Amino acid sequence: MDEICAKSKPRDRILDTATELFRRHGIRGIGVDAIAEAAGTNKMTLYRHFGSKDELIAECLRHQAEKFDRKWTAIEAAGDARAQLSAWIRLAGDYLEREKRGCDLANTAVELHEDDDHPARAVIEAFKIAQRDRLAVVCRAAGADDAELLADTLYLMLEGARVSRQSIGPEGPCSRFVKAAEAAVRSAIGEPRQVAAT
Amino acid sequence: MDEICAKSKPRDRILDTATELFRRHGIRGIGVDAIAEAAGTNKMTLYRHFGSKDELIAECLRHQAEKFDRKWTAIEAAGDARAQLSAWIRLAGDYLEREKRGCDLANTAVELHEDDDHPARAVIEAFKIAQRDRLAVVCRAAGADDAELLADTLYLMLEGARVSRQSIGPEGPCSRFVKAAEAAVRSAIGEPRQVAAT
DNA sequence: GCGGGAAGTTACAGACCAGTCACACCCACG
DNA sequence: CGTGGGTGTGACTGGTCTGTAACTTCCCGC
Repeated sequence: MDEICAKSKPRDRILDTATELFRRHGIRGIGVDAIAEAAGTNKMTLYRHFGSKDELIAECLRHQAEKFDRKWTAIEAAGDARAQLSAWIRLAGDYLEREKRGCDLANTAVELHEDDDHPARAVIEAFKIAQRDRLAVVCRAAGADDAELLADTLYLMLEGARVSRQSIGPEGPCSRFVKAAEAAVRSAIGEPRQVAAT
Repeated sequence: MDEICAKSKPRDRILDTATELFRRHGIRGIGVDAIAEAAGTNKMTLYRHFGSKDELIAECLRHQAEKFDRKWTAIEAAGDARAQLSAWIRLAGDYLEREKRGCDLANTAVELHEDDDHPARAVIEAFKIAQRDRLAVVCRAAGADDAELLADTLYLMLEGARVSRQSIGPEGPCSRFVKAAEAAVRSAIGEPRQVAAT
């Protein structure tokens, strides 16, 4: 963990290292000095690239949001809208099995508490709204009776699964997310024409 | 907010004040000194009653868990199992409208991050498992085709709604929780014999 | 009224933190 | 060669935090 990639530029190393350490220790649980050192650089360079710790946090989340956005290309390649819904569920399930911590953006929103002016706030809100709306578009295209309702249901279940993994652990309800989400889709639309999940 | 109740004993005032301040600022966002002062007492008295800040946090959550447990008596008074499910949803919806912050126990789990030895961990895990299992019992009694699946679905949706309120705000998907949860119950069981919700 | 335990007061230790400054360095490009 | 921009270094300010110690004061039951 000393250096994510020795040859990359300091700015990129700081961004990657900070993302990793914020995830592990929380934005209040790690200091800028420790981030800079872990990134194989120093505090001054960090402050020259990002004006403050809060700006660094916001930039990390922007980076994460873009990474999530790119996953939609894989979903859109899954076939028709009904298959895309199954692909979305499968990808979310994979994420739940892989990542011990939940969504960095949601976790940061929790850690921010009453701090409404934090630069990360706008990033989180915009990203979360976009994710839900993108899901709603697929639900509509898949012919759900009430696409908005199905999108809300799936969105809430995923958010819940990610936070539940942190309170109960991986054996709890979050391990049944895929099954529950598929059931919700089936009851709103019906079976997919060609089975997408194994 | 200076003193929650001037005449109560210091221990109770500290507990109530700490619960309130932890909710507002997060467990890392408020110091024991500020808690003691807001409770109309001092740090020494706080440390004499609770051995450490971590123990105080755990005790606050234990307190909160008992408060939630007591709400089940109202749910059980709502009638048969199907009516109890609607009562559970209505109560959760009220909670979402009333409380700006989500569940203190889940939020603390997020704030704890990799700290697996924290005394609050056991409290959170036991409480969350108990809540889900209690919900599953009602789902089974209400005659759900797959009671475990319905319990997971409702539990995940509520957890998601509470965390979503903190990232998107009260206008987002969390405002449609009641509608989505009722739809999930209807699709798993059917209409209640006597309408419980207005 | 008086004794004892609970509560308040003040000060302190030791650690951590965000952010700034002055200065030295290094390397690529002209 | 040399110069300038990006980078490294260490020290520093001023603040916050948990937890402890020694001492005083208050109040309730007897």
